[in-house]
Amino acid sequence: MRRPTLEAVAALAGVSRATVSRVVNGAANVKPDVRTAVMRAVDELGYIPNSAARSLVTRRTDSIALVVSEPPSRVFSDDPFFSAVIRAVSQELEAADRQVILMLASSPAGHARVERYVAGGHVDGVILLSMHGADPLPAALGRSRVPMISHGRPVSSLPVPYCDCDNEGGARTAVEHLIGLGRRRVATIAGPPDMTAAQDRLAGYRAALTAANRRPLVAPGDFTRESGANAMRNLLADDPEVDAVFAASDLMALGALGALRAAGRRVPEDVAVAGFDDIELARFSEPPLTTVRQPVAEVAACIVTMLLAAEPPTAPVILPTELVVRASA
Amino acid sequence: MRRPTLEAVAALAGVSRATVSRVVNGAANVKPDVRTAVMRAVDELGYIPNSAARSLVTRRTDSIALVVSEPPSRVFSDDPFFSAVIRAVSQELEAADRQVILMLASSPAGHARVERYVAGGHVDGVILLSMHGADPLPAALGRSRVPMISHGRPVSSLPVPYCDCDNEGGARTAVEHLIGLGRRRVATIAGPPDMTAAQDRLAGYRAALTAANRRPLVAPGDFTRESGANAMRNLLADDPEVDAVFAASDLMALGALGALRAAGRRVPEDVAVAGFDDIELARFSEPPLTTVRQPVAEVAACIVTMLLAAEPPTAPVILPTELVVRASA
DNA sequence: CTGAAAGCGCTTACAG
DNA sequence: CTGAAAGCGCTTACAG
Repeated sequence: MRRPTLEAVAALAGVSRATVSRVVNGAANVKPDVRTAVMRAVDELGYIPNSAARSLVTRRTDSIALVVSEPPSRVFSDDPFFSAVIRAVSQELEAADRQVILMLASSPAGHARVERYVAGGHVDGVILLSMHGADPLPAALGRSRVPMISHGRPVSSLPVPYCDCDNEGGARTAVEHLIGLGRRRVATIAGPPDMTAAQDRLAGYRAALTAANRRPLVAPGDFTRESGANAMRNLLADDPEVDAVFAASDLMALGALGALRAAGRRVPEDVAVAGFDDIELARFSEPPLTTVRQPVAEVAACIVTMLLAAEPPTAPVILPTELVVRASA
Repeated sequence: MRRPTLEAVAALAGVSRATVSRVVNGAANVKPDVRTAVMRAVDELGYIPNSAARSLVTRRTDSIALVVSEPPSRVFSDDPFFSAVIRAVSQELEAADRQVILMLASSPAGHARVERYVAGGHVDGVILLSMHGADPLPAALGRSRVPMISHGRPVSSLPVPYCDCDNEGGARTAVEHLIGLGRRRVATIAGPPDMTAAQDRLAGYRAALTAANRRPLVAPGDFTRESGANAMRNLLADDPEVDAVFAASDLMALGALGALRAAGRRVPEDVAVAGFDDIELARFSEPPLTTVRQPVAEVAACIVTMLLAAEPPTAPVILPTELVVRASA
């Protein structure tokens, strides 16, 4: 017993396939009684359109790929920021009646899979998330001429439209806050240098320090908690005078908090700590974390709007961040 | 400039569409020089088959839906067990050259989305993960006659084939271990009662206690860390004599560890603790956790094999677990 | 408002 | 080993 087709519905309702198609797709110009008859037939047979057939003619799939350039462990367990972004984007896409296809592409094999999938016409658009360095994905996907928006500024030489939060401005505000607290030696724990979010936040830190005529003190990290703890230990070793730290991600700030506690430094009395992201955990840390809130939902909404727009967007959109002051700084 | 079609490749190579199709699909019987000519044309045009057209005739999509009946927060951040399972299943599916479509279906709206997607013929099969109670999904999906395998024993009245680990046996072994340690008052922190994994582990606990002629002491939990901490506090309040606890998940065991520490009880000296799952964190807790290892990779492989089998499998497959003894018990 | 017909881009018996 | 032709299940101008 095969799934019923349009043909079967048409036969049962006593109309043509074209009419059934119109009713199913909600076209306006169908006589009410005909519509009713068709709907009844649809219900009776449990008819659901075959999506392959539909895609073949409409050239649409109503699916969007959300491509994350990170390994599964990081997406699924480690970083609550990813889950927040994925959740927000999914919600927007679902609201727009699109199916989300989550694809992780951290390995070359993953890249190839994504390329084939997109090139095969499985999706109407691609959202790029968490790209590192000169990710080859935009160029590869560009060939299939599928609309593509990057979540966050891409490094790509290709002009991929994107939406991002104001990483530089947010970082600068946070560092200015630390300086405004009267802190003398303000360090930063930077993110991975191959990611623009990390670059921009570092630039914001430098700008604030330069404006205040201070020497920068930078410890490298990679956005993870462990790297934050390590960096904090190094910072303390390098310069025991450190009395404030801006971590380029909350997870790193949390790591730093742990390292400071282990080193017997009080937060914020001895060392003030600020983060970036405002993940949920930031409210529950000891002490609660002062941080820069990213407008996750707004960025997600913006990206989906850009992606589904009739005209491909040209200018990037930068959304403002907000400093959330809690107990840590 | 549209994507090139079979037609274009055929014209360029000077052969028929049928021949191009054969080459592209790796059919054996094509003359080497013809094959070469076609491949060259494919390369030159950057031809990639249109998947909608292909699906329409083959009635296959080479995609499999992995449906998780949990909210995004739990899948993406909270529970490392999900990420392990998703990762393992994805790996197996990719090895079998299938695309994984991850779908979360914790709300009625999510259910409807999944149903429509599956009924629309988007996938060749469905893997059900983490179903609760009498989940309506199997019945709904059953109507589309898509092959379906459950990861873990379903409650469903429908005979959904499944693969699971030996939850009852694993739990019994763990509890026997606690009793073998000479513990007198062995409690359990149970999982959500609407999940078979929780039911079976509880049954294993009861069986071991009954065999040893002990009274059961059960505190309800829901597999999360917080619920484990709560349950442990209640257990301590209900019966201060408790000197061993079997938690039905590692996350709950970790929560119990925290609660015990807060209550000033030493582990394992005062209270021995065992968990279930063997998530990565289990090795790094203080003290490292004695737990029951689930064969995550093996279950994943089994499920994919069952799903892709020519004949729909009938009997469930139960894989053995293994007690991993560390410092906590 | 409705239907007949063409066509989306493939695969696959069927001949040869 | 290769090609001509039918057909997968839809949508959509085009007539009427």
